[in-house]
Amino acid sequence: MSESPLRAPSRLTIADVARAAGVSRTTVSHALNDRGQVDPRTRERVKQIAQELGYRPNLRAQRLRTGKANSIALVSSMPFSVAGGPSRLGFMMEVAGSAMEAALRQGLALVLVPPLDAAEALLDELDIDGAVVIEPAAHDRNVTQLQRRGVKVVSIGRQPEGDQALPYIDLQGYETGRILLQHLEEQGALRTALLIGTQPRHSYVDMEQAYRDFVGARDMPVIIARAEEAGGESAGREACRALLESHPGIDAICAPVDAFAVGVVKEVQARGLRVPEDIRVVTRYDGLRARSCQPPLTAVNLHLDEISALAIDLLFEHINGRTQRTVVTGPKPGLVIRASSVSPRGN
Amino acid sequence: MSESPLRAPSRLTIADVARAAGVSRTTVSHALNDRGQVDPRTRERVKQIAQELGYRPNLRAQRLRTGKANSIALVSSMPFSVAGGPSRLGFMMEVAGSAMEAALRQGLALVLVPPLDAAEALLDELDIDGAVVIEPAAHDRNVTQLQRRGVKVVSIGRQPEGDQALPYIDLQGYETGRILLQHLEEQGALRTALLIGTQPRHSYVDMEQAYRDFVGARDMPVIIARAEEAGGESAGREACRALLESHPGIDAICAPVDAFAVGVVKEVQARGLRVPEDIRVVTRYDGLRARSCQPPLTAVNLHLDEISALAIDLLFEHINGRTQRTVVTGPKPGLVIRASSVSPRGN
DNA sequence: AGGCATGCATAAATCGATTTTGGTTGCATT
DNA sequence: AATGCAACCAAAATCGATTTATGCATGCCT
Repeated sequence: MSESPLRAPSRLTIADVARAAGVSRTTVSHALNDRGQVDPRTRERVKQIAQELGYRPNLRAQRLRTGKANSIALVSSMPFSVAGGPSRLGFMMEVAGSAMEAALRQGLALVLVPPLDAAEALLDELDIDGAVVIEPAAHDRNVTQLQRRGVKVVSIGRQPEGDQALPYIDLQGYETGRILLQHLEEQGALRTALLIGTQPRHSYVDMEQAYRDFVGARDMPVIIARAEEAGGESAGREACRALLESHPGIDAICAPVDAFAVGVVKEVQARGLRVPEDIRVVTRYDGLRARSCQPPLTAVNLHLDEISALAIDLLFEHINGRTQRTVVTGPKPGLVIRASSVSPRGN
Repeated sequence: MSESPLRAPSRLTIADVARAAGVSRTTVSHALNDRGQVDPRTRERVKQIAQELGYRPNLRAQRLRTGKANSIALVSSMPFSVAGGPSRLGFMMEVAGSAMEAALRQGLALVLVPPLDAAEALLDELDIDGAVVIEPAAHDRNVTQLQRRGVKVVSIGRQPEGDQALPYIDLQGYETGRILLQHLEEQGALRTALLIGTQPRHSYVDMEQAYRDFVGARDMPVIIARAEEAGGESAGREACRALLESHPGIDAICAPVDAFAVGVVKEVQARGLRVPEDIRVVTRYDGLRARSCQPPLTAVNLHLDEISALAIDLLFEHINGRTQRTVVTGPKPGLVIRASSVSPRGN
């Protein structure tokens, strides 16, 4: 209840406390930070007085001296057209939602960096001592730029061919693929096609591997298409058109990029075919896009809340230089079954 | 393409540039910031050299000296149970998505502040010079705390009974209410109930006013219930139960809090009634919750992307002290019709 | 008594910029 | 030639903390 008597915005400096306590600035600093040699009684008295005065250290001064920013950034590397649209950076925002909590628990502020192209210049205007990058492509510009500045970086999802291996949280892309493909098989799919992005992301590599292993073990045909992430829904749609024309027998499409998957559904329906009766469709990220698609898309629960917290913790350890951990594996992905892959009655 | 030759993490100081250019630190500072009296040729040469060396000013030093943080916070005041759950802070995150872009355009970093109760202590560990608060309740702790620190604050949605009026972006709560109620009427509703939260938020005030005006003009009964935001879905459900029991004739419920609306739908269905045939349900925020409800909820497009950008701009003006603008009105809300209020065939 | 730790507190240096103040120079005016 | 006035540049103060180096008692030991 002690009504703080200060009106001026945090005008108090360490000198004021020192004067009030009748000691030097040094002693105040030592007392408050539990450092140096200070008589326990003096220490307590100083703390008391600082408390009463409502003293708060000036963060900017502290940072200049200590060289720490106490803040980290969350960076998306997806092109805007995929990230934007109806879900407006859904993936990143879902991560941000739990990451900000985890960050604040560590005493770190979380700053958001949108996937602007122009962001490059602004990226090193940021006073941060670490960054979490979401699914970086190989040789991601943001990543190298940050690392050159000496900012610690960890990624959610492994970076392919990283110049120097980035510590990362494993998203278990192979397992994710396996789960989706197996589900499609259980729903009766005999010819499943894979539609992935052109950029060198690790989740595609994993997905492709899972796909090849899967169809290889079953003597199914290998049908893989690629589309530009930047093309968003329409790129997915276009790729779907090409797929259906060149491989009429397709009865399922696995499109890990949600924007592509929505495009696929639209194209299928536009051709007078039905989802899921004629073509089953599944995607990876279970976000707004997947859920508000008609029919809603079967997807995977990646447990992004836990993943984000793990990422923050890992980054924190690396910033404080007290870890060699370079891979952290999160919870197993779980299937979220929706109407896009399951026929209304029976299977 | 000029490959930056520096490897050490931004070790260069203004002194290095000064030495290289053969001038004083002062002149370098003046030259780079287009300040003071410097020979245009010197100025250009200094800039050139700084560029070549890859000099970047130390942000912490700059901030200590200038007293500006160049960052702002986005603060949610909703209790976690409403904000969390399946949509995981949907409203806040949607705002964050566009706000971060707008912020970076102004050269501001956007930091996220989760609705932790414990956040109070951490809130003034943040080095920010402004904050956007989302729909603050009257006498919101965060708001007063920030203002006392001298941090500029603007809100998205007006703060009720603000001690000193907060500049805000008008969410047009009255208009939102009118749109929803009119839609329900058009769908044949004769007895619409209103379910709002107990906390003193302006959107409730507006909504209630719109409701009273609406039913008053039509000789419909006034049926208003309130539930604790902190109770989330189950509170909404409980309130719905009470409503249906005390007013059996209800044929529509307007529940602006999406968590409440979902609770309402569940309760209605649990009682063997149908949505929308027996009870029409509408909500305000068109987020994940509204869309993944079964049936999906009719809601309102608040144009949060534009709203957020307006908020950032307004805050920016206030930080730079060059505005008296205290209210900014965004785009008109628009109805998003979904199955929760429209019967499958005919109306 | 001389010598040596030891405990406590302070003065001064430091972080890297910006801003204030002051001092040269060159040129025009009387 | 003396004065004034810009224009240009630099030294030093400043921002508010942390860290280092130093000083001064006091107590203990031989």
